[in-house]
Amino acid sequence: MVDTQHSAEKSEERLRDAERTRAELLEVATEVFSEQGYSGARVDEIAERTRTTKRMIYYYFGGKEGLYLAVLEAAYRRIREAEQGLHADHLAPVDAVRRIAELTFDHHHDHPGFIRLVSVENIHNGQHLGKVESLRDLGTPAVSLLDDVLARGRASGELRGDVDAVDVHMLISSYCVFQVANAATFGFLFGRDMLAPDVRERHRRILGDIVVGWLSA
Amino acid sequence: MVDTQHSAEKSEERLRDAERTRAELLEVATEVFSEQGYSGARVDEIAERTRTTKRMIYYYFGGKEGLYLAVLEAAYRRIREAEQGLHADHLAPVDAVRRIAELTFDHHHDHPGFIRLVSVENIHNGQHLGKVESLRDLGTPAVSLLDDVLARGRASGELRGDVDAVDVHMLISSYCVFQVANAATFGFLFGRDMLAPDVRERHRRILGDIVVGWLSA
Amino acid sequence: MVDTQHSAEKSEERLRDAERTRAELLEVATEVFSEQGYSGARVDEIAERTRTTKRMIYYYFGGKEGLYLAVLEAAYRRIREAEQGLHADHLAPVDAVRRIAELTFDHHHDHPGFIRLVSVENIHNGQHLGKVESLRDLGTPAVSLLDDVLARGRASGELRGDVDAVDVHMLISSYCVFQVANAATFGFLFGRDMLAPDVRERHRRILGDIVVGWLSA
Amino acid sequence: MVDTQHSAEKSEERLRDAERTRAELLEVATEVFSEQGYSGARVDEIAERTRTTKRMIYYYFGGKEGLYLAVLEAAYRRIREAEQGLHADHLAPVDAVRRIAELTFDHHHDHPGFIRLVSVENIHNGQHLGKVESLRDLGTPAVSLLDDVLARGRASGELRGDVDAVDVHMLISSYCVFQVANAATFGFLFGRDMLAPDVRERHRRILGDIVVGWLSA
DNA sequence: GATGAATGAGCCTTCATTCAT
DNA sequence: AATGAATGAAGGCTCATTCAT
Repeated sequence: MVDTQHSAEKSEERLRDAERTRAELLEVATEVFSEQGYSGARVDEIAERTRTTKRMIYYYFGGKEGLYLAVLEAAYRRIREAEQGLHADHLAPVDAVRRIAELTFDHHHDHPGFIRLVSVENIHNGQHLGKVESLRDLGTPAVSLLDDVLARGRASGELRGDVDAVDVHMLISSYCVFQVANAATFGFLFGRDMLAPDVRERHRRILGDIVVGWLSA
Repeated sequence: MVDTQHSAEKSEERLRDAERTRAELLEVATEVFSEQGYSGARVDEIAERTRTTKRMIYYYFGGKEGLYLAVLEAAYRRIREAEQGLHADHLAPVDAVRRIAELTFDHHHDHPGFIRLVSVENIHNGQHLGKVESLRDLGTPAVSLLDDVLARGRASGELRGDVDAVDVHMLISSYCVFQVANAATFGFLFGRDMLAPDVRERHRRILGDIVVGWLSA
Repeated sequence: MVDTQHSAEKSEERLRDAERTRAELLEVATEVFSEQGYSGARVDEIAERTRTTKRMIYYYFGGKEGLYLAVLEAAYRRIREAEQGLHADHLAPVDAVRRIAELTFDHHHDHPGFIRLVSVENIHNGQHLGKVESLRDLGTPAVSLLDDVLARGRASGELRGDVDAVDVHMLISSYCVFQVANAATFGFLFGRDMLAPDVRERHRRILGDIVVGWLSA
Repeated sequence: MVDTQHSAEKSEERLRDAERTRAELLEVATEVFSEQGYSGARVDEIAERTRTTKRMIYYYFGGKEGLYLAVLEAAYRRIREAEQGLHADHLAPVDAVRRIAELTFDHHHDHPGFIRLVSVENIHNGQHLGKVESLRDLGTPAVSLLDDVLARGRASGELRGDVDAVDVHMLISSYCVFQVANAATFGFLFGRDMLAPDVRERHRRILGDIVVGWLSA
């Protein structure tokens, strides 16, 4: 009896270890892939930054591509969860729009690894993304939130009614992604440190101004 | 005398050949680097798509990195030349602003290879860009053009006076770069073909609206 | 009592399951080893073609080599049993000799897997065969049958008396093994399909002719 | 002038080195493949037994399979050359037939590596052999020699006229290949050392007897 | 008796680069 | 100026096997 309980515990413990190993691998891989790109990333390096061995990458993910796919999926999933945490129904339409823009802005700044990963994936023409079934219509949450706000604004007459939510989302995304994804080259060419707190703060406000300016009736 | 002339001709011919070889390598390398990224690009593949051999890459550019640097420099130089061709002083400030936005938009759409190259460079934190002396303050032309227009607009009262030209440039760049650089992932997630002519046309108009909306007094 | 009976039944059932599992592994392994050779055979593949797991190979046979040894032993044992089924004492010596040759011929054609296995073992210099105690003087049955016929023939004056039974067996074996073991290369080089029914039939008759021709007084 | 000559010499020297390296690789690979089979052979081991490095295998042969193909081709080519050295037109048909059998016998005994290679290739169903264009109708020489002798014998009435040369070749090949290819297992099962000089001598004579016995009118 | 999880060692291959005229 | 031959170092992956119940 004691033994049974004991092995049950041990078994659970191992499962937890397995899960932890998988998670660690995923975390490190996210870093490495976003730092070096897909081809630049080295399976050896990923393993070395971990407590496990390279062998486990093949055991858990089947190979380098499988690991990359898993990284991609996990990253997008995290984003979706964050987006689902957004709420703006308690705010007036104009404020809500600014709020969404600003929170999206912050979210991008706070997750540069994800943004870089998206860049990497785009370099490869999104060929991997298409393979991950679970990522089909992942875009919906963010857009439907905007959709609601735009509808409220149109009803109240505070926001113009001829703008598509996806277009608004694209404007916000463009601006936010650029901050992070092109920080290096834009910063170099125009001598502007995109990540400096005061710069970030100004850019954040500007984005709000632009979006509100565009959508206000 | 005849001989001298003869060898002078031969020498010139050779130089022209050399120049052609260099140019061909550069052209092919631009393609390959922008398609596969820095690490993903294969020196062998670049050479194979050329009439020369791999050895010439080392002869002319010193190595893979040297070739990439040369590609980067040539690409940025071409962009600058294009920007210097922009003229808007014959237009009213509001029209000029829209014009600049739209031409920038077209320019990005028409040079996806360059945009991808910039993405690649950002993946590597712009570490190569910084090495190319000749690219210091390459940003100036585009911004000074905007600066002029903003000044004219402020003077005439048609444009607001509290906006920085670099911020305007960043807004335009963000939007335009996103169109090309993130076409794959955004297209996948929102089922929108960013390169389709009608979509492109709508996005182009929207950008103009946003910029004009933001800057109008 | 009921319980004891119950567990006895269960135990038997389990043994039967165990035997079935062992047998299945052996059967599949015979196929795989004869198709791919010793090194070419994959423990994973053998297990996958089975209802059990790879782990069982280690449980029942100790490892890849143990499994191979078991395959070898089982294969040779089956052959011996087949040879013991041969009877020729009711035939006249000359007919008996032809009969043995033809039956051996058929047996080889009908068990290509075994012949291939022998090839595999020879590639490895018979190093495994020597380890299987139970296979010592496995050759006896076939040869002693020939011995009897040769003795009868010598006595009756129908067969020459200066030929060793092992030499006869070797001639027959050579010819029969070659049909199967070298079908691919010989067939390729001479454009002859060794396994086609009519070719097989002719070869069979030729073998009989050769053996009878050699041994006839 | 001196320099030119000097570099011409050096260049030739290098080519000779290259040729030697290639040849050495081929020789060692022939050994290793025939000893361990295709899958069992290790690229590392082949390289280690050489003065060059593993890298050269890829440089010269493209990979493991390319090396194996080259080994196969070279081996068969050598055999063909040996067969073309056979001459029997100065002997009476019966003697010629025995001569061919005996020389073939010796040739097999003296080139066990080749025989083993053929076994290896048959384990893989001759799938590589078929890829080597240059080995199409390689069988011809040996058979046409036999064809001539058989024709002479038929004309003189010394040999029977109803036997196909390929069938004769197959008989001889079967017997000779078996000596070498199955030496291990046959030797083990019947306690006979196939490679012992006296055994070899007896087998040689027996083959001659069998062939002559079969073909004599 | 039976098993899922984990793994060390080694495999084949490819990369960017240099040698030697 | 131009080049064919050669190569060291590392890369991704797969093998048979053992651990720990």
